[in-house]
Parts: sequence; structure tokens; C-alpha cells
Amino acid sequence: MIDLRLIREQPEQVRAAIATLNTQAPIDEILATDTRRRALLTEVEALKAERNEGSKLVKGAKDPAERQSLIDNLRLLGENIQRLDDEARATDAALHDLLLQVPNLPAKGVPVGPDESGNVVVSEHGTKRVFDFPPKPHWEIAERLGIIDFDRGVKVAGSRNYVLRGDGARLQRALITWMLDLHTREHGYTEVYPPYLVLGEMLVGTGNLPKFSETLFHDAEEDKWLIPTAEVPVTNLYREEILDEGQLPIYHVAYTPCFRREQLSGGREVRGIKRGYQFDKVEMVKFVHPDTSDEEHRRLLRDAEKVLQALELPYRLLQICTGDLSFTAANKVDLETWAAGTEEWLEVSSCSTFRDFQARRANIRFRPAGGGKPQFVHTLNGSGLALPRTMISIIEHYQREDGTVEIPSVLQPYLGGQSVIEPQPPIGPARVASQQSVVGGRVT
RNA sequence: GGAGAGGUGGCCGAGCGGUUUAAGGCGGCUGUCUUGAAAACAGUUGGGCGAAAGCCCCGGGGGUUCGAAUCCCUCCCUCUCCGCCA
Repeated sequence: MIDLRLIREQPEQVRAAIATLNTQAPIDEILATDTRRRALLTEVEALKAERNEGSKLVKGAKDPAERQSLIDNLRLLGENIQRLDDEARATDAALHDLLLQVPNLPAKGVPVGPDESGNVVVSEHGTKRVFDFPPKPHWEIAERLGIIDFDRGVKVAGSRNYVLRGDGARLQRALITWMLDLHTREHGYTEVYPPYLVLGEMLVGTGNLPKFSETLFHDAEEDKWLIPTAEVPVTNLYREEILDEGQLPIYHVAYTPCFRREQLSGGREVRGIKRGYQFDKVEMVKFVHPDTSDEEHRRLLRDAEKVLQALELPYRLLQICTGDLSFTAANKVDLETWAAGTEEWLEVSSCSTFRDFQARRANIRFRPAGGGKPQFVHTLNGSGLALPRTMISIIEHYQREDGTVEIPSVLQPYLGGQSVIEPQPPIGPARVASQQSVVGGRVT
């Protein structure tokens, strides 16, 4: 949510900013509703002041007849107050609903562009591997190795689902643990494990609701929503709170699955594990002092880049232009890594700053150290990273001619020193290193 | 899920229709005193809307009343016991 005062005092600037976003906002309606709301408030508050005075007179009135006549007058007043109050409340609610539909305004320096074609490649890092054999797409490699089972995923959960198996599942688990360790040990984040099923208000806070309900999974019975990203529960951790300035900045990192209802068409765009209804992600979320938020955004980006650097994968930074900016972001830079097999750039991270947009919606504030009015914090977040696409890049980049896949050295300690993913054993009883049987009752 | 108890200011805790425009205590801040600190004493102490006057906020929402923290309805949450359960 942007500041109502800004719309009230500089409507033309707001209109101009929104015009660059390739979207629309009900600015005229907001201005009219705001004027109306303020008029109603002035009127009803004057009446309430009158009633408060009148009530004191009733209390002091000893003569029953005089008392009764005072009460009769006040009853009339009360009816007017009731009517105006209802109207004021309805107007206020309408205004709030309208404000929720206004997108965040782009930060200074965000390039103006009509849509994704206006995005700017800022820099490219690492080098794309040159193969002395034709590299394969990850689905071919993974299926042959037996680390991803597409058919059974679809059987169990419908289209766009897959099952990681054996070293495929282990690779993802190693990546998650390693990423969490990296961000907590080297970048100063505190790990949290949040709920995956949240109240609707949380999604209003982050800006997913009310506009984008069609992209979310919702349980109508309990009225709870599956999170589309850890950003939702983690950003809302401090909602309705007034933090001390000294507590800022707060850095959190969380691993969660993410659930997204997407209208997926068949074909190349959805081949493999690039896009699904469910995927895992390690997410970084920051709560910072407004003065530091630009610097914090740069640091967030560096923290995400570090993951790709350590994995030794080629990547590039993509500055998102105004026309491609999401509803909530003031500025956004994507990290894309190269998929050597399908020869395309894959978005593995979006590092966004929301300034006070989410903080306003979720009412997250801090009290300045010197005292004074609470102010909204700035929130930022970025993936660090999304798992499936990181897996794709690893599998395709580190593939060998014989169909096996090298494991990036930084991950090897997380896989018991293993350095290569070999074909998985066929379905059947797994071999166990030491054949000690489980004793003493069932393991549940 | 069932039965009972309860949700009041940063915390504890009174209040049960009108001196509450929320007592009292603790904590915090400021001052006096002190070399400094403690103690003592005095003052102060949340949020929202509004240019201001003022209005609103006692878990959320609704109602009764001239007037509600106080009465009624409803929802949510916490605690205790029971049931179920990784």
C-alpha cells in the first residue's frame, strides 16, 4: 500500500508513476472517496463531541422532567450519529479496498519499459561451458539416471508433478542444507521454519491478495491458504508490531515448499522440472531501516549471487523495468542461471525491495531510537535460491558424456563426499551398508 | 472434538452501566539529591484519524442504551482437564 497522503497531495506524480507500470489504479475514485470520508468524519465527530457534553448534563440533572427532555434530545442525536457512523465506516472500508488495488511505485533509477522486453542485462558472470559432445536437457539425463520420475509424479498428483528419487532427492536436500548454512553462517541470517498454511490476512500483507487469489491454493473449509513463497509467513512475522530501532536490521532465511496455482500450457515451457504447482525454495527476508534499504538491496543481491558463484554456475543479473515490475516491488533484480542443455536463462532468484509497501499493509513499524512516532520499516526479499531450477542448471552444466553428473565441490561434503551421480539402482530392496535390523518395536 | 476458566495500557492487576477523560503496582524516561550510583521524592510514560478543535481504540465484529471496559449476541485466541494423534 502506498501512502494515501501522497495520492492526496501529489496525485499527478502518482498517476505518472503508475503509467510506467503497464497497469492501472483507481486514483480518481480514491481521491473522491477520501474527500467524502473526511467530510463524514468531521461531521460525525462534531456530533459525538456534542453527545459527550450532553451525557454529562444528563448525569447532573436532578429534576426528572428536565432529565427526560435532555435524554429525548440526545436520542435524536444518537440516531444521527449512528447513521453517519455507518456511512463513515463503509466509506473508510471502501477507501481501504481501493488502496489495496494500487501497485507500488517504482523506485528512482528503475528503467522505464513497456514489458519484459525492456528489462536490462546488468552483468554476466562465469562462463558457459563448452561441450565436446551434444549436451542433453535435464529431463533426459535425470530420467536415464533414475533421479527424477516424471511418470509416477503425474500418476500420484496429476500433471506437472514429479518425484525426486535416490541421489536426485539427496542432491536437493544437500542444496537446501548448504544454502541455509551459507546464509546463516556467512551472511548473518537467522533461520526460521514457518507455517505453510496461513490466514488470508497474511497474503494481503505481502500483496498477493486481494488481486491475485487465482494464483493461490485455498482451503475453503478452514479458510487457510497454502503459501506461494516463504516471503508470506516470514514477512508477516512482525506484523502489527512496533520494533525497536536497535533491533533493525532483521535478516531471516527460511526453507519452504511453495505452492502456486498456475495456468500451465503444455509444451517446451513446462518440460522437465522448471515450472510446477509445487517447488522448494530457500528465501531471504529482511526488515530494515528506511535509510539503509538501498544498500540492503545490494547486499541481498550479493548474498544470492554467492550461491551461484560457489556452485560455479554461469549467471547474469537482469534489472527489471517498470513495465515488468510486480505489483508489490519498487525495484527488482532477477538472477538467471544458464541451462546448458536447453540453452536458456533460468530465473532462480528475484531480489526485490518493497520499501514501505508491505510494511504499510502488514503494519510493521519501528520506534526511532531518539523516541517519536513509529515509522514503517522497509522490507526486502530474495530467493537464495529456488531449488528446481538450480537443480536443472547443475544437472545440465555438470553432465558428462556417459550420462553421469558431477557434483559441485561445495556440495560434496553434504553428500558424504560423493562426487558423481551415477545411475540409481533399479527399483527393489535397497542395499544397506551395515545390515543391522531395527529392533525394539515399530518405528513410527 | 468435549467440559470449564479467562482475554484490560511494555508487564502485573483493579474495575462489573455515568467522579475511569482506565485505580494501584512494576518497568522505562526526566528532574531533585549524590563525586558517581543506589535509595527516596516529584513529574512523565501507548496507538490511530485530523491543519486544529476534537473523535476513536479495554481480543475482533455486531447489538442494547441519552451514555458500555462494564449488559446481550457472535467469532477468534490462551489456559486447565478429557478425547484423538505423528
